Amino acid sequence: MKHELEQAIASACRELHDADIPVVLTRPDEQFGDYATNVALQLAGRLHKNPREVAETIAEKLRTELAGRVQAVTVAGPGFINITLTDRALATAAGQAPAAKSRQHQGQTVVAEYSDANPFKVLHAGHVYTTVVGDAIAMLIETAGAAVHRVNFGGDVGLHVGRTMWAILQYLGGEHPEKLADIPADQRAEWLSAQYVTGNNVYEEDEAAKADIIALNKRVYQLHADKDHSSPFAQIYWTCRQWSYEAFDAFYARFGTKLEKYYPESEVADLGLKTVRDHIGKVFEESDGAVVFKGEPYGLHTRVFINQQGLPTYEAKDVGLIAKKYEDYHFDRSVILTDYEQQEYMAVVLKAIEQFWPELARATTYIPHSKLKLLGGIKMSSRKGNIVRAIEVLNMTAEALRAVGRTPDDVVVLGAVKYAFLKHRIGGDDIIYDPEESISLDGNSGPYLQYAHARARSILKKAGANPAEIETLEVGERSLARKISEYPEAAEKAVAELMPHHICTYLYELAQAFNRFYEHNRVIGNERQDVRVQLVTSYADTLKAGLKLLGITAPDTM
RNA sequence: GCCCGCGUAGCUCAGUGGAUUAGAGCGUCUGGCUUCGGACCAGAAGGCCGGGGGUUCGAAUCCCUCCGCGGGCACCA
Repeated sequence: MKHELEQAIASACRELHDADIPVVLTRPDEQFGDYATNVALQLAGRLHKNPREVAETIAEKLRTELAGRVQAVTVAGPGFINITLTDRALATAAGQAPAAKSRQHQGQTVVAEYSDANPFKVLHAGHVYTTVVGDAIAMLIETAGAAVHRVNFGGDVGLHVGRTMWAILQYLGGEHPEKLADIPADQRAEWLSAQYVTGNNVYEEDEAAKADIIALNKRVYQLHADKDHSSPFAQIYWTCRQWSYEAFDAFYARFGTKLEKYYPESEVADLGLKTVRDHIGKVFEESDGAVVFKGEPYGLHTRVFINQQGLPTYEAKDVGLIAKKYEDYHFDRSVILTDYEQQEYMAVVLKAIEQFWPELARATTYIPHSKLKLLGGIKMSSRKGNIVRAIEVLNMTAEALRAVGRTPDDVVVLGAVKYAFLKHRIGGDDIIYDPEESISLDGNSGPYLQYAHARARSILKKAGANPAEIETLEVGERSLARKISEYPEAAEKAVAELMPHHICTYLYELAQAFNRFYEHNRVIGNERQDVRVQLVTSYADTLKAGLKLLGITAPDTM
């Protein structure tokens, strides 16, 4: 319906005023109508005419063109054109709303990289945030018609591995892979995290250990170069790397998502190294024994791609990664999500890549996101021991539910966590997560929407279905139908901007609209039961579809 | 120092060029209803949209400038 209106307005502008202008339809205050446009204000400036007069000519034309579908076309304020649909047209739009799908990515292949957990490191609260947001973005693109491949990039080589390996060797009392068998399967993730923290602290405090760690780091690179899977050192390394990936799989599964591929640094390092070397002199240059890209001409800064020891830094690995992703998927678009600390790092890497692979740089969308802070402003860093682990975020939320006398289950816990993260605009100020607020049963929360859905389903279950053709709507019914009909627009906007929070804002408004309706309009037993059941069905379906886009389950009972 | 991001109600956040009155939630206060699952509804108080200047018929939104907070600025990611 929206599209149809836009076309009618555009052609009216063309025929009456010989002007081609982009038509933007907005949703005005309900008192003004269902749709509004400011084309007359734009045209008036260009034609040096009175905006209200211009608006009146367009409105008159729309009244005849759209007869039967619009109830009123009026001119208001400085020259807005307000359009009110007929009840039947509005009811139809509401009925179609839940099934609406964007086509913005129709037929595309998209690679979405997010979460980026590192093997030999611990999953912290920040990973929960990037996983939830990344998955929501992946789903937005997926529902808009793309084949989405979710991938992860993590460091299985590099200093942090040296640190963890150092602690592992200490624990095992040397290179004794057989002793790994003593660690129970269900404690592996835990144990690995502890080794990471130990190695990390030692690196900061003990010079001798620091030297050992640097040597171990080189050994790990060598082990990849030699494709060594059999030496005792190699056995320990590969086993522990595998344990890390298993831990990630379990974690993502709990969130209802699956990362299709873990790109380890070791698989992209060589390609990155080679690519950077191939462009020395043209794109990169040598400086102090390292290979760098000078960003200053582009308003950026200089970064090292190959260090003095000849090893690739993350910069070079990101170069290899983009090539590998393209080789694997031939993507139309590559979306990369990281926190904003890496924003300028990414800008430099993408600028360097643009110099030799312009089409890959252009096909890349980088999204910097905010960082997560728990209430109280604890800063999370896995470098130190004082991290908040990923699992703790879920435990805290479950605890908050218990505190209000509810038995925590993952549907509600994850609904609460996901919604609390997703309702904020991506990339704004840091996200403050308050577990108590997230499970709050009233207010703008995941569980509130889940409950709203369950309640509507309960009504429908009692009423039974009896499809009706809706001809007219009473005032309360009309408000609800109007809100339901806005869903496709909210989803479209979320897809266009890759901003899931638009869905949250909309769904909450929708639930409020329903509660207002529900307060004064009985469904079961009312003479308009059939019409109202129809509306409640559309409402519940829309709520469910919207929550699904966010990765949140909408249970029928709770 | 240079570059980037952010600054909206006591708190947590939407709104990023349009409509007399800048919106929600939480918290505070007042009233209603006890249901079709009240995890509700109606209302009040609370904002010079960080300060100042400019562009525009119109600015929380765009531009300039200052202040505050956060981040980045070569071999960590």
